[in-house]
Amino acid sequence: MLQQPTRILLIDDHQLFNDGLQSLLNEQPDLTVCGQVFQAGKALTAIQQTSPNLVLLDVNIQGTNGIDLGKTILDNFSGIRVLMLTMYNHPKLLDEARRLGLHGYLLKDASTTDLLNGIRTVLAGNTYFDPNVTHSHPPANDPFGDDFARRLNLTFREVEIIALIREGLNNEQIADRIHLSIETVKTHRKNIYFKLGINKVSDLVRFAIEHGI
Amino acid sequence: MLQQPTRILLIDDHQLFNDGLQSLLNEQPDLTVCGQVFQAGKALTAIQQTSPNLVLLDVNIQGTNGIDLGKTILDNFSGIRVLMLTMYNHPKLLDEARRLGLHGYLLKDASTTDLLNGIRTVLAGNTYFDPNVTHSHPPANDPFGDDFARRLNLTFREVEIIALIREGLNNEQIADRIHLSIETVKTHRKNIYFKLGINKVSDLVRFAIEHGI
DNA sequence: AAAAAAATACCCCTTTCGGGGTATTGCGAG
DNA sequence: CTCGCAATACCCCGAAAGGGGTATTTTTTT
Repeated sequence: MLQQPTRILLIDDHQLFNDGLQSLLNEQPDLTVCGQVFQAGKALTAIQQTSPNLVLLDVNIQGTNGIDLGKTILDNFSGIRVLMLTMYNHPKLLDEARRLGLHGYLLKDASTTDLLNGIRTVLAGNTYFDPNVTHSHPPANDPFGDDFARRLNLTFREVEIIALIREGLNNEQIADRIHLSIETVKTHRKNIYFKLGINKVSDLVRFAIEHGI
Repeated sequence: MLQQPTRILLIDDHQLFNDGLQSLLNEQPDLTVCGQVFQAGKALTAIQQTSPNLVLLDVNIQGTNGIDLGKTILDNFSGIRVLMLTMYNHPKLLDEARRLGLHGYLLKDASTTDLLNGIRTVLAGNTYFDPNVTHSHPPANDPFGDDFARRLNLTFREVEIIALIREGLNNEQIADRIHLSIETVKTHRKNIYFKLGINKVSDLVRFAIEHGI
């Protein structure tokens, strides 16, 4: 009996990258790309219209972040596999993806073999989290216990401060702007760094830009 | 008489982007992709082996910079057209490419029409330098004298260092990476800040991301 | 050959960051 | 009514960054 090819929907605002993926996938007889979406807002309707089996979702799609979108997809469509695809080699994001129940996390610069391997693994009902994502924090050596839970659960204040740091303000300017003590800003900043697993401004600015904060 | 399709070699360390390009080019009956290279070091041998008519070369290939590699190709193989392809919307790089005698400079986010147009123009023996690269030379309204002239005339070393800062390296790591004294890196950084009219890392990271460096 | 620009390197000094703490208040879920 | 968490604020200290110089060597341009 002839099996229908598996339907895959691409969600990514990088046109040419999508095309590359599409041509790769189309070489596979058992896979077919049923659509491409370039804006987060159009993702849900596209899913309704194209009924994909698998959604390939870029973490850093403008508007929302891809992980939240992935979660929304999971919540609203049962049976759909969701695979994050990203340039961002960031363990915290991988963990967050896993925590929210997404089915996998792939790096864009993985080899095509690994890409296909990941996709097929996820389609088979398993999860696939790219082993090349460097886990700088093996979940051992944790003095407290709920470190993990705190990770990436940014509070409103923290997101607000991330945005200001991204704009180039220093601690003092941020303190003035939102009427806080500079010490409080420093505390927030420390917590942010901790949650994101980073340790300097440049990392934060990249993170913020890539996630549209 | 049936013409052989023109042979094109892709040099770019971004696998999937290459694939996207390849699928685009393969739709054209008169063009064929004769190979892909992902490392600068393999470029010359690949050219010998595949005898391309045109080389599409990414500026930002790891190891060397693409422009130097382009020059090397021109010096070693006569008759080959060399077209730079890059995300860097940076007039200085474009100028440098032109100065060294490369045949064109295309932006990766150009439309597919423009891409093909550029490729065909270069193949026809002309040069094609993307008109969308913003050439900002406002030599007017300069209160001082050469302040403005220095602005944004980034040298290669500077662009290189911007990229590393953007990646999150600190002065020491940069110094190690490109074998410089940390003091020299600091000097370059100061010059960069001066030229860009900024004064901190966060500004630089934003600048770099916005300009695709 | 001379001038200009790029790349290299060092000094000094101040400000800001980053990382380690601790502590208080107030609110909302259990 | 507590327990947990968010938000607030402070202390200390070492490491980097930022800003001001000057200077030498190469490379490129004129």
